[in-house]
Amino acid sequence: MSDRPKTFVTAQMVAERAGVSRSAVSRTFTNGASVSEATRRKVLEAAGALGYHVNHLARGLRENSNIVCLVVANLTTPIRARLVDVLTRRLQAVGKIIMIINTETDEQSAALALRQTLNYRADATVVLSGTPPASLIETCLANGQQVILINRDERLVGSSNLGVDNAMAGAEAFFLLQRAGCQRLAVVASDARTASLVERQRAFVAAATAAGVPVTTTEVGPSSYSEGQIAARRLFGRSQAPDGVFCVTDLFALGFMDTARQEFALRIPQDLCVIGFDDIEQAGWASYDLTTFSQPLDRIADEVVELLQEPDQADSARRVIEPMPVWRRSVRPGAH
Amino acid sequence: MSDRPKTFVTAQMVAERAGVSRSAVSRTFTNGASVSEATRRKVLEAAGALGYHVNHLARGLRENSNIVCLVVANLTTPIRARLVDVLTRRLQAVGKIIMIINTETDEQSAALALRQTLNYRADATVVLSGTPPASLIETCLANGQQVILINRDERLVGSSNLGVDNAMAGAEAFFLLQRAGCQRLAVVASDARTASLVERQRAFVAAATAAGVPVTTTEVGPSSYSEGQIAARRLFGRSQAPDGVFCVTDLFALGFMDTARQEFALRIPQDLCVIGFDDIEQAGWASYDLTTFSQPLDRIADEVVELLQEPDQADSARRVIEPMPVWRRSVRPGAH
DNA sequence: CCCTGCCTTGCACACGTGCGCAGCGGCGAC
DNA sequence: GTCGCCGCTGCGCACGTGTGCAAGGCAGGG
Repeated sequence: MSDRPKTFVTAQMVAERAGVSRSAVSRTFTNGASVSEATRRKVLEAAGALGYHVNHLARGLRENSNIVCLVVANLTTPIRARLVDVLTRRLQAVGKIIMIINTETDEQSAALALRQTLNYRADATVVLSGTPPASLIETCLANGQQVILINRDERLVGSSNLGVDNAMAGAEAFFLLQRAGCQRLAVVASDARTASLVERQRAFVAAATAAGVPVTTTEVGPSSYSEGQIAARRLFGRSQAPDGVFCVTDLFALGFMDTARQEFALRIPQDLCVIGFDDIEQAGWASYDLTTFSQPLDRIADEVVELLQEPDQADSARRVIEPMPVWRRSVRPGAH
Repeated sequence: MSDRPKTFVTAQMVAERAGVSRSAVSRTFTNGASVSEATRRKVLEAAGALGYHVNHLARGLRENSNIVCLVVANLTTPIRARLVDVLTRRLQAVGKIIMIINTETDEQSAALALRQTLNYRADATVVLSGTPPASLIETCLANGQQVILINRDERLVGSSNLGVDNAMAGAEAFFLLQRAGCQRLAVVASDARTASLVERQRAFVAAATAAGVPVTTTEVGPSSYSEGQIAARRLFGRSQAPDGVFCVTDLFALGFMDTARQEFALRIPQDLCVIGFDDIEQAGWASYDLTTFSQPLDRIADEVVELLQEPDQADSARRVIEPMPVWRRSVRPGAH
């Protein structure tokens, strides 16, 4: 309703209205600056009347932009949505502003995203999906920007790496199935070759092989419910159907369970034990009750915040966090 | 590995290395500016060698920041995650940069979030959750910032409002259940009083009342699977258990279905018909096969982009988009 | 050869802010 | 009365960019 020009209010305008200099306005809004109580009151009153808000873009020209960029793909996936949720909360709590870039998993999209974060002078970039080319990461670091990779491939130097201990979980999954008395094991993996998924698959197979137990491996598309269904049809369509399956992702596991039950009349856990990974909310729903491993998202967020506060430790070694097994009813209790 | 100072590369540095003026560098990176082919090549080569990236923060001082702010709560909810996913994709496609603010649904958090968007000179703010105070929206508009509310209360003037036709869906849900031959109807709603949820509930009850059919109403907490379970225990714990239920949210419906089946041995749809709203991915899973209404997220994103491109139409009336009924097997096919 | 018009280029200003520096006024101590 | 100190204030520069303006170079036509 106001007929004021449609433009942002400036510190200059506030200064004129309050009858002080622009510096006084600036100082009123900067912590620890020296302003008398009288002028501060005048400034605050004028600012309130005009609707003044400090321009953080201009402020960012001189000092840190306080912007942290999140590069993520597959945002609708429950585990990604939770990770983004936790990270945004924690980063906001320490005064950061979050820029989100929704990208694909291929290298080119990741490169494009990283360029954007440079354009906006983000203090740091947190990569949740996709693996950007090393040369670009080099550029980010040279410009003083921090790069934090989560659950990515650990080959890249200079950037901070942190992720969960996928190998431990893969091996543990094998032991759980073995202890449950499963005879014919299988693993449902993805052909997307994501580092963490590959690692879980590899460790599971390695542990089984070390114990002399054969494993059938099925690779389907990217992590999703429907690809889990496809895996079930493939595994149960042949002779020698498995009775213990490790799905490298909860989404795989849920689709797998539904199809095993409804299309092949299998009872879980009597005829078939299933283990997943991620502990997404749906894994705890009554229809599934899936035994899985929970990603310690809070711990990951802790680490990210810590790395941001102490950029010196950025080049330190990869930090690994242990996932926690979550016992539910998709696996028979082990014989004691 | 490089020993360059940890600071961002400036157009000035590029100019010196290329042996041209800083203006030439600027013009090389601005569309439609007049630069000779020779200097452009020199500039691009120097920029590549130094790793130069235009500072969009500084650019934003003169013109539009190209930043769009997304204010959202309950990010982990499947429907919200999908909305954020679609919106970020579409906005990125038209060159916008997305800032995300993860907030609570209360008014105070929304106000804080809106202040942030003003601080960063966002061109527009899209509010997916929470209802900010009208006075702050006024401030945004006075500063030339666009405010778009999605599925919020329609009372606020000046801002653009768009959402789905909840009333239509609520009434339609009643007719579907009536046609399926349900005798005792119930509605599962939330006590959170979110505008769109209230509207669905109200329209369902209104349609039933108009047809002379009584409806039992149960209000539980915020939309979630476990609150849907609570609703089921409450409704089936009394005499006169319903045989047709409209859950104002898919999450409610899924928890409701699981508990109805497992704790009360009800068969769906033989003993009980259930209708949800949102068409989240899980509604299509084999364990549920839930009849529901799909939120036309693509259409919503279309509208948002259109509003951003044509800010003049911003104060026009609220735009309403019709949700589409999605037939699955949680409702008996109607008698013809 | 001169004039005109076009393409290119550098200068300088503007955008909005934080802060160093100097100045100013008040106040207590000698 | 004078000196020194301290709290506050305004000036002006810096941050990095886009662009209007004028000037210069060059080609083409008369």
